[in-house]
Amino acid sequence: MKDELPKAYDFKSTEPRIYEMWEKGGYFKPWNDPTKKGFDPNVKPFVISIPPPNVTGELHLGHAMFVSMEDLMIRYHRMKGVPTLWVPGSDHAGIATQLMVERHLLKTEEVTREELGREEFIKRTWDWKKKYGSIITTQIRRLGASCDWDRERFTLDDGLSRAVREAFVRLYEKGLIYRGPRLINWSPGLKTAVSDLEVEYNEEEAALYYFKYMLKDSDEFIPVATIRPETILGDTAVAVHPDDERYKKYIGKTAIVPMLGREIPVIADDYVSREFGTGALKITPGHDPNDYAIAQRHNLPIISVLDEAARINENGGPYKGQDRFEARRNLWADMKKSGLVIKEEKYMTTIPRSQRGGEIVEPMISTQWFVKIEPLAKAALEAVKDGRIKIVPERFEKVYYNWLENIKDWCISRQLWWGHRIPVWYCPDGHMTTGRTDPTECATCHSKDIKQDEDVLDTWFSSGLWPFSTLGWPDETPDYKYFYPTSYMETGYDILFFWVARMIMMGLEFTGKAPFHTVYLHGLIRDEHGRKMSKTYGNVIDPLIVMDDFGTDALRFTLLVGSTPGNDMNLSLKKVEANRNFANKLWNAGRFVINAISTLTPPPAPPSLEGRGDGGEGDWTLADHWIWARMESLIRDAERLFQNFQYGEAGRQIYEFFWSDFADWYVEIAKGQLAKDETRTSTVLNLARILDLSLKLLHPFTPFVTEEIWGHLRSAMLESPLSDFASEWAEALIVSSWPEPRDPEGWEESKVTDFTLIQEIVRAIRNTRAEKSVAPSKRIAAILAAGGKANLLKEQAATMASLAGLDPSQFTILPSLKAKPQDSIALVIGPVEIFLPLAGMVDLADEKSRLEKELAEAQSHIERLEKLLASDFANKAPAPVVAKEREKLAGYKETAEKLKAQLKG
RNA sequence: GGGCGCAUAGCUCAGUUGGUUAGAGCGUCUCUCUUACACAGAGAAGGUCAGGGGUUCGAGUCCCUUUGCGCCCA
Repeated sequence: MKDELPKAYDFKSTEPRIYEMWEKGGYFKPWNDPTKKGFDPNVKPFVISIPPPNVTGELHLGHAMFVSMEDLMIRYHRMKGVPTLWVPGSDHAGIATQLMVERHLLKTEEVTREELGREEFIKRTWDWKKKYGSIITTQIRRLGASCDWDRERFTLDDGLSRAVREAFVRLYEKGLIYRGPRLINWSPGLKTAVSDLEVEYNEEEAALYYFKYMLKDSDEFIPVATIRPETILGDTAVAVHPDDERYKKYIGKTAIVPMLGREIPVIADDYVSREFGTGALKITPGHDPNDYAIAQRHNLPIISVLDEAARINENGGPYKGQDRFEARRNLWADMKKSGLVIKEEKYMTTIPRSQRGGEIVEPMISTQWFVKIEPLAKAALEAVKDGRIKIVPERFEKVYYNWLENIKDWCISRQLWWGHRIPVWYCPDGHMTTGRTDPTECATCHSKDIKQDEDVLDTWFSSGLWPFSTLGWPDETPDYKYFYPTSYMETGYDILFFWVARMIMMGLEFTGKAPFHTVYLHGLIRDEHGRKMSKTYGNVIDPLIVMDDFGTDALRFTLLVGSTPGNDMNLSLKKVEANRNFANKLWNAGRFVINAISTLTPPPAPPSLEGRGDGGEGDWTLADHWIWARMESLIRDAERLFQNFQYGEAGRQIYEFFWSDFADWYVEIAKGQLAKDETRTSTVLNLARILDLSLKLLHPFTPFVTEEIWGHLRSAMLESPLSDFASEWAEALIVSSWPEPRDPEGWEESKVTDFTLIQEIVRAIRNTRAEKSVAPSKRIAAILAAGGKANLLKEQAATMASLAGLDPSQFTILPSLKAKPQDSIALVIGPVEIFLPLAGMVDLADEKSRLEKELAEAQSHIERLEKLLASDFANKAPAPVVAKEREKLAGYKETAEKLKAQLKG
């Protein structure tokens, strides 16, 4: 045998070479392309738009997950012959990128963005993007992503910026965008507003401060408790429950704000909980959403006491200029001195923190831009309810409904520089002008003195347009017309609201169509014990290192097979290692088959392709039939599982088939078949065809190793006497055809049953050998009393002998035996009795107790099955199920009979 | 407070129209460098499928409930 391929699969040299071959070959592009000649608009394409990663980010396991999953979906559809497009791109990620560049500038040039000025800063950020923006896409390529890179987009490129402009103007003109002062979440560190979604609430230990709200011209007071004493400075009322006997008498009176002396009313409101704290509530409408709502009901003034850095402003009197926490301490100390403090106690409460950076977010009154979300949300709700969009797994539909039904207007303005600047201009009179092109004068008063709004839009505003803006919208481009709406939206469930819901809302609003028909949500990746990966824990797994150590295929297979839709997965390097071993197994099985092909000399007669289904004629052996029955059944299962998004289960079954059925059994038996002239050619062909189909099924999971082996397989076939069988093969696996499922032809079941008997006999003998410590190299004798299976077993004698280590010259198969062979170990497999004359190793007492144990087990099964078959089961269960149980019973009875006979001696 | 998920072998997890002897990988223990593969092969040990109740001829799987853990929303 010539052996040109290395013994172990070398992913390091293979992966880059294969990726380059794919990309250069143009295989990532849809075969039916509206921008090319011969385009057929009637063929339905399969389209995914990539969840755009942060342009300045670096690859993490979340990326690895979605790339693996989407690449699997894309490769599967491509192989099915569907014109397939995967649109790649990246996101400008306003806050993250701006922070990164600011930090960099401070470190290298010791300048702040304010010192640099807006224009220069944006220029520097573009420089940064140009320099580092390709890191993430390079890393995504390394994962094997088969996206059409010629169609790559960036949320801030000209086309997408125009889409954002168009979307803003349309919403503005429709009255769905408005500007105004509202209570919003303010991030003091970043000095920008953030949306409700960008705030996280954590249960934390805080202090509850109890103090006296003195009543005007009186020694009486209302006790009040608060978490944030500094907000006392902004109080505009004290509220009590209207029915609270303790405080009823104070309603309508005037209270005095501590340290400031401002007079505020005592009001009654049902919202106040009598049980919580002291039962009385201070009302700070400028810094608390609930208080804000109460203030609206009671027409209370709103006082803002914090500036953009969360320092106390001029409304805070003597505390002006102090940081919020400093002011808290100082005010509380002063109140203590004035005898207004009652007590403070530890208290668990939810603290709102910024999703980015983790600082405490302050509710503040601020003038911002909002999208009036209700009409959009309603349409988005409807699209899922009526089935135009399906969410996998289904339970997330409920989550989606719940969120959209309780949605609040979306704050879309951010006080940043990196992003799409809000296309609104103001004249000195405060008139607002917007438009698809930059205006030169105020649309209302025609003043030439106009200034553009300083703010930019939330990054998610542009991401919301992604599925159609990337295809050319608002223009009716050929791509847009053919590829939109897209097919699947695949992403993590953590951005269902942030992104998916917003794409659906905006897609429906701007294109009138659901942007995709299926949403597939994957889970988050945790460490091997289910902990969230974080830098502070030090349990972060870097996918790049994993790929260096074990190869891309191993990582992909682990992510794809270890996860189920919508559920988090725990990733351990042990699993990746095991899957690296699987890639190596593929490689070596492939090597074996390829060698077998290349050693083939021209056959005397052409081999038969269809040696099955015709009553066992033709030149197929039992093993050939069996592996084909298993193969066809696997193809059917894989197809069903792919259709149901059960990719993990599909992968597991293919793995199982390849390793356990093909490599462990068929290849081993094939070695014997290859040694014989009559079966050599057909065996080579079967090996090649099963390998071909296996590689195809595995390609979406482990694209590199399968492509590499398949390439060798293909050339070996084309150079062999079997070249006719490969003449129609595609030029690369990536564009080869997906195995077509077909119905069973009827012969399969009995072949599988027969083969299973052979397996059981082989296992039983191996088992006994191991138990009796027979040296693996020692060929032993065996006598089989085969009953009705004598012909089958005689046919399979050579196979059994080689797999079980039997000496063919001392291997006898008879229908029955007159007497039990002396000094031998007896095994019973249904109708078959196996005698292994292991002279000197047989202990009669041991044998007796072993046989008794087996008999007892068989009898317990008989008892159980007889009881079962005597019950209602026989009448009510489907006939095939009952028949199966009857067969089992017959088998156990036969076994029991044989065992009894053995024991008698 | 509302909703959702998870609980299966020592560890990490599969098990999707309910079919009766519950699987895998890793780990553990034996043996073997058998001409594709020691990143391997052969064999073994290991589970009252969280507890309770119900539906059914039949429940890891469906329903109710309890406990524990986790997540989302308010």
